[in-house]
Amino acid sequence: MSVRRRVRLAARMKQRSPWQRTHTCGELTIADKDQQVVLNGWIENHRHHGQIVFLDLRDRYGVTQVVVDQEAGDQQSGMAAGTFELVRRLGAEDVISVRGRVRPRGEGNVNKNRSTGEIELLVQSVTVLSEAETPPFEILDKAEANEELRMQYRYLDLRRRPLQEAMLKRARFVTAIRNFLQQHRFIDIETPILTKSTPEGARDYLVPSRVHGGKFYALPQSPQIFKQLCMVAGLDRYYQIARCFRDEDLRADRQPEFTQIDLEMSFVEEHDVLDIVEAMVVHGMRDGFGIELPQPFPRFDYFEAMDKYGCDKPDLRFDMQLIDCTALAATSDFKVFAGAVQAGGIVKGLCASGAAEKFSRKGIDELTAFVNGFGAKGLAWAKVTDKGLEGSIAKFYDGDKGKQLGAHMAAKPGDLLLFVADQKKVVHKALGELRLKVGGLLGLRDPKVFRCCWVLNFPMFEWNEDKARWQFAHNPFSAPVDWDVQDFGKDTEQIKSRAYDFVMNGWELGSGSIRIHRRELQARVFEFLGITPEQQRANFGFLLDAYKYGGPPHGGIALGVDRIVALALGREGIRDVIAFPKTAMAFDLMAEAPSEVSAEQMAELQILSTVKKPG
RNA sequence: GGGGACGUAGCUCAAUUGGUUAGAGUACCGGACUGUCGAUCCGGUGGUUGCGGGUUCGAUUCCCGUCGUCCUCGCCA
Repeated sequence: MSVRRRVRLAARMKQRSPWQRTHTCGELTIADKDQQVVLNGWIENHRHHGQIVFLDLRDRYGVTQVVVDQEAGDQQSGMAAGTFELVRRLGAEDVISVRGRVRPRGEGNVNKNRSTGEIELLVQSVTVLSEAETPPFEILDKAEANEELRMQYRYLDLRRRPLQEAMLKRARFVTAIRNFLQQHRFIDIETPILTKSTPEGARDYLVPSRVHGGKFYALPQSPQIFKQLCMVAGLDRYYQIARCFRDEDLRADRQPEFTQIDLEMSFVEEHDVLDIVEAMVVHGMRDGFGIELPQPFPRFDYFEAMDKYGCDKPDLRFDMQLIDCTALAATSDFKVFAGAVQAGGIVKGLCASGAAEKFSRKGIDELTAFVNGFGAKGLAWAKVTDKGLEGSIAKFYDGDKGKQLGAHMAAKPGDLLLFVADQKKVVHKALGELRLKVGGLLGLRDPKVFRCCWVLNFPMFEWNEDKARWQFAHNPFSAPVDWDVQDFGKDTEQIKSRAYDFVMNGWELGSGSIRIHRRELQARVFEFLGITPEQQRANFGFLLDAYKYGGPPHGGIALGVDRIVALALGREGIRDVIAFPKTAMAFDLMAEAPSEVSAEQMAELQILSTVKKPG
């Protein structure tokens, strides 16, 4: 035993009660042979063999086999009287303290699947710290119980190794991010949780005010305005691991409360933010998860991403870009192609390399049904062979025409070509989704591979069909690319904002922008969107006021922690990486929240419920 | 708000066109067993088929409603 180890052990022994552990269940090895130790933990499994009993003792650090051997125990380690009878009664999830001697396992008894597999603890005495009822589901590495039950007993689900791993790695990731930002002069600043409701964006969670009867705080959808005010304050570089709240319908990748890495910087342009965030993400992924990201992250203009990938969050784990065939199609004998072009539409195609054999006629029918779901009226296809094209469009593309099309698509024999002809929006949506679908079917979306990119210069506004008006595409504070734009009503859809998204493997993980920092421009943007000066004053007055007193140019970003962790760990949804998640109905099955409150509490807050109670 | 899937023993699932006493694995309880490690072998307990209503001689099965979970579209500046 090394001196350092001896000193550490001595320190451990000094202050502890007799039942307290000297070691964890994950650290004892052959090097600890013959030591007297105490372990604390949960009984994961027990195997009775008449005169010998094996217990697997688990804690967060690992599992150690404990042996209760009546004969050997008496002779070799002086097992306390009654221990064997006590151990016989123990069961799964009982919490115990075990004192014993570390013993190498016999020849052929080594368990190679565990770090502690070369040794076992020969018991001298056992203390029951807490007895456990039979749990509602077994604590196994593999989740066999359904999610409803797991969420109801979340503290048991969290005993499982995959969940503990997620919590641990999430914490490591966040710590790495904090360290990085601290080193780069960012200041961790807390912003209010009780704040002000704003009309735009998601629905707010509201909190009634007792002191101000009839008035409500809102929980923040993000710290957006406060972080910008930090810039006005001259704090220069802000960050926060911030909880955000949005009262919208949920999905596998959405929770009513979620966590963002929120940051903002003064006197910066896009590349300053992108460069530092890129370095931060690389650092966090490396230190948190041991994942090395290829750099630099490609940077796409929004329209370039749409043209090449059909969406604004391209999955770059595979290429298979959308290829524009409009010019070729315009003169085609194939009426679907020529007709689409005449109607002002476009024709684009995918070349699925080597996929011709992998898709039968039926398989292609399924792809056709798939694109139908996104508004495409059909899917034109062809398999490339040595002799030319085969498939639905082959007869229109025989001989030289076929060669020309094949060359345009950079196709080689064995490839599968897929085309959609329609209005641009439909083509991009359908082919963009088809690209992901086919990429997935061809095994090109490896969950262990990570590819990031940036998408820049999003449109500033988008048309809302339902409300028949323009609305913010990103957020109301994003600056236009052209500072001097005078009339937002002219060529509105062409106006670009200085907004950018961070994308990994087809997931939007972060979103930010260079902000408007001048009152006049901000007011004009609000005005264009039909927000009256009165509404501006009521909702954003303090921000507009702040700009009166010298707002620096600034920009920032917010990254979704839950999504990054879920992606890095290859989990299906973010519930798996949140300690205490809510259901798709925003209900906490464990705490049973939300819940009714007493009439007295309601009265004190001066609120009434309009819900009709049964009976 | 719309669409879809699911709900049977503590857990995971099965149960023929609607037909006898609703089964299996696992967990749990009891027994055997000194080298297991998802121990094994023998035996046993365990069910308001989510809840309410309907159709039927008869409903786990069909119909309506309701509750819950998941997925998805809308929504999420």
